[in-house]
Amino acid sequence: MPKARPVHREAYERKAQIIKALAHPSRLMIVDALSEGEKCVQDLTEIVGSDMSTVSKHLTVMKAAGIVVDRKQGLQAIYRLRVPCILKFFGCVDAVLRANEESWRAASGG
Amino acid sequence: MPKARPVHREAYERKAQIIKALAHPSRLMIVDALSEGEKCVQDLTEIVGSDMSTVSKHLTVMKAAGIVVDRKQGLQAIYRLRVPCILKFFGCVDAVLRANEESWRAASGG
DNA sequence: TCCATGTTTGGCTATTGTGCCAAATATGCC
DNA sequence: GGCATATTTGGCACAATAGCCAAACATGGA
Repeated sequence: MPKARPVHREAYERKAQIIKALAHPSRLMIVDALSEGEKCVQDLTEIVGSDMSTVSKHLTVMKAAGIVVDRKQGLQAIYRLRVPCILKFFGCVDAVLRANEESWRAASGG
Repeated sequence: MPKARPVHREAYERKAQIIKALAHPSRLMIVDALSEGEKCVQDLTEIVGSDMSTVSKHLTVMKAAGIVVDRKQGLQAIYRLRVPCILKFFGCVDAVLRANEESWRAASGG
């Protein structure tokens, strides 16, 4: 008899989709910038430092994942974070980074 | 004077690296399984349902990112989560999923 | 309507990630 | 040492992603 654990594969796919939408340095920059408040694509383009079309595509990905939403104001598309808890990701990621540094120190130091 | 925002590009790269290591359905399954306690590669292989070599590579990626650690016990490599807060990711991801469903309902229903 | 501005989309190339098989490595037992 | 078991690594085929440029689209103003 196989494992009783149900294979929520679809559920995991959807979750992975969301996490994937965050798994890029430029997109993290964008989230970070948006944590201060909503911004238009131009602002984000300056911050990220890539082509505007590239930034727009990043935003499309994040929007599809449900991480950001946009509204139109005149010519501009203004983006904002959709779910506040996204910011908690950073805290945990930092914790991992700190742990990594410690391990590295421990490994090289003693 | 340019924007005061420093370009912590390297920092973002490192963070993205960690998030990327989670951004895959099989790896999420693994994290989920490990949240119950440490497991060897065989167990995880059964749970994930891929080739053992594939699972091993996933584990290598997560280990390099600092998400899991392994210890050797006889022939087995036993993996466990390294930083507890990883599990909070799921809570937020679920929140995004719920918000997505609501939006979808709102968009189609009214 | 024509033009300027802001954003998105198309298309292409280069890079990276994934998954399987087969082979190599590591450990324990006889 | 030789064999069985558990895991990792190499290598290749395939898919997915990222980035740029150019072109299309949308909006507002003259």
